[in-house]
Amino acid sequence: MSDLSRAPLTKPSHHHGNLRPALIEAGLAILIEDGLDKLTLRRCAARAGVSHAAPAHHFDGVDGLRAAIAEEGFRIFRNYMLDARGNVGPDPHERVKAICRGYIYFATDFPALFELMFNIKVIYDMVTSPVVPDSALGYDVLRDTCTPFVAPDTDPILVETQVWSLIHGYGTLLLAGRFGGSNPDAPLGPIFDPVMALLDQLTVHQPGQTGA
Amino acid sequence: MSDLSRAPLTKPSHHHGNLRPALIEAGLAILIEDGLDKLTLRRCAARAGVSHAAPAHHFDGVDGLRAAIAEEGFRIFRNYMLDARGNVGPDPHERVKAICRGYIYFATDFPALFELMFNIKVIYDMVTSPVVPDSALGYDVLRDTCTPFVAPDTDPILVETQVWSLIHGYGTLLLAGRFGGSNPDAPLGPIFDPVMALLDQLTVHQPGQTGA
DNA sequence: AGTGTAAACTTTCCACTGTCAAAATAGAAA
DNA sequence: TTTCTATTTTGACAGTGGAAAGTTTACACT
Repeated sequence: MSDLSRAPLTKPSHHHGNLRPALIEAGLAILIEDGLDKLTLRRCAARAGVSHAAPAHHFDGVDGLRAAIAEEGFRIFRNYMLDARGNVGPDPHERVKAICRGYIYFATDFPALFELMFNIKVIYDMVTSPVVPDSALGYDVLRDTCTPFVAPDTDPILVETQVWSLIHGYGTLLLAGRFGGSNPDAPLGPIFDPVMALLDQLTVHQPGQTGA
Repeated sequence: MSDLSRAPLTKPSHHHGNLRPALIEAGLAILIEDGLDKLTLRRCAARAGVSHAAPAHHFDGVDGLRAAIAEEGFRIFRNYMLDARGNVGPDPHERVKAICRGYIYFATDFPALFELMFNIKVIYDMVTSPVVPDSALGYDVLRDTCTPFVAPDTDPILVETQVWSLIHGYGTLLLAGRFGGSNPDAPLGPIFDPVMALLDQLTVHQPGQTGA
């Protein structure tokens, strides 16, 4: 957490000062280095150099800690999709496939974090919470990218769900090892392109967006 | 486990006799009644009326217990798809959508079991194990149902992955509450049909199968 | 019958976990 | 300084998975 500009946003409290982001940072590091099953309140506390009960106070239990880490994960996740989309032209199909690539790059770069984020209980709480905006889930990126394919007088959620389902299911299969072990030469898996070709069937109904 | 015909298959050992299937049964009941986080070696043992170390001995730890329960879950899962497919005609598109319905019916009937089965660690071990056949995962049903759509000179895994990804992603979203709370009138969710319409784009290349 | 062996299961113990209540601490406010 | 409040620590508790050792049972062999 070298972003000092964010520090003043939270009260610069006494003892440790900004323990909350430090704990999230510690949790992310544990996820990346040790895996999901090693993410515990006590290990998180130890890594941040505080007592074992400190994280429970800040996040109201282990579920709260996991939710907070997932929230941070979704920020990274969203940036992965935005970055990938920023590297392609205005063609709507190109843009959809780009966010799919970003999706899978994130999943393979942070498998344990990905698993945490899409744990049914964690994602359920975020999805059904009235205070968590779509942007906190990266869903706004999906929505924007899908608008060209929304047929007149249909709910945008249809196309969005088609795209999201396909890419999320693919990511699950990939992490599950269905396509063999991970290969650095093909981080997206050996059949990403032909599978995503199903999205070529989507029909463009509205002019493509050129925004970032 | 009132199926006495299965008893002779395993050695009718002394103490409890057939404790292994009894423990799996207990685990399934716990999953259904209490949820995934309540599935522990000790609760499972208590429910089966044995000491807490008994399941650890039979399944070589909690991971083994979970794997065994998942395996049983996949049998039920496979039957759900077969049952759904048995209720439609020979049209290939009808058949694909039928197994998708079975897939989602299973997910909503047994959400905790579904979550266990598709836990990355559990499914990874099954998928990469050389001793677990595709039929134990229900994948054979998917393969058979997808064969009419396999284009000449292409790997069947492409179509299979497209279908599986779409339906699994949809199931995840549904359980995550993305489409609102569960509605007994629409157990498949409110947009199942229009989302699955993406599969109408698949082209039939081979004559449809009429087998069950 | 008696013995030995292997397997199933129990008992006991340990390290680790999340949660809770109470105490200590630090900074702000008076 | 004194008081107040939020932060953090300490200590305890029940529950967890796992390992080790002991007990019971079934069975094969003499």
